[in-house]
Amino acid sequence: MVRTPCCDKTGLRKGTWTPEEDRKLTAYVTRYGCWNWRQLPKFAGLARCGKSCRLRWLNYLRPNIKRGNYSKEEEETIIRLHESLGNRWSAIAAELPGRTDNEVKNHWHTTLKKRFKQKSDKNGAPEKEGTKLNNNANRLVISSPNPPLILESSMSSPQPASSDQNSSITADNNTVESSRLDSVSDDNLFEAYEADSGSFWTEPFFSDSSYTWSDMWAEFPLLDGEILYPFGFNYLEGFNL
DNA sequence: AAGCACGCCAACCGCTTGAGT
DNA sequence: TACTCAAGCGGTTGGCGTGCT
Repeated sequence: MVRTPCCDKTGLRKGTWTPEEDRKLTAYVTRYGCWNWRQLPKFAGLARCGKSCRLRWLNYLRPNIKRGNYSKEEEETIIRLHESLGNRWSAIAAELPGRTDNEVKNHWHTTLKKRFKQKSDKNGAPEKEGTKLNNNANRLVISSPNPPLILESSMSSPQPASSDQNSSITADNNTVESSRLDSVSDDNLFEAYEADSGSFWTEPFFSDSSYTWSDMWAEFPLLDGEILYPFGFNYLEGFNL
């Protein structure tokens, strides 16, 4: 929606995403993960900045995104967590499977805030507004009966439930740490992946084992001229491919 | 039917954080 | 230690949809 669809000075598109752009991004991220958001649009054939791609994926295209009306339980959870955490929307969203921080934030500002304010006014309690009152909440560790569906952590080893623990190759629940990518030289890149990541090449991004490579390729057929090499041509040239 | 006002929410912007060098 | 860069996060913007007059 929103921003006027235009190009900025560098020729990158801004504003509303087209279905074609969505399709390209979904196809690329589903196949290769978000190994580097800055570089990703180049290889996915998108005239967007990485930041825009990331946002679009996380807030809209990602699998398991729950859209539509909020249940009473969800709203109560948001209100309760907002009281304790303040405006830490990502932390709040982590408690609501399928909901994004952006969506939770929007819902708060458009609906719940007013409702909460009315309630507070009735009770004579002042409204608590956000981070200023809850800066120390940054240190809180949330234990959740409903861990977030999207954890950007290693697929093999549990990580703290923080979305910014590392920059990672991400596709839904399964990720490969970019630190691992970085530590691997060109020479042994592929062996390293086969050895270290186990099933990376054969079942890289599927949290649901019933969803296979062939399912995905059927769903996202390769486009004419679409570039989908996750490590770019330099890597491939290095291998004399 | 037309114009207006307002709410919703996708997307942008800028700041912060953390990792690497 | 200082610097750079990528990614994450929260605040804000503004077009679209809808209800009201």
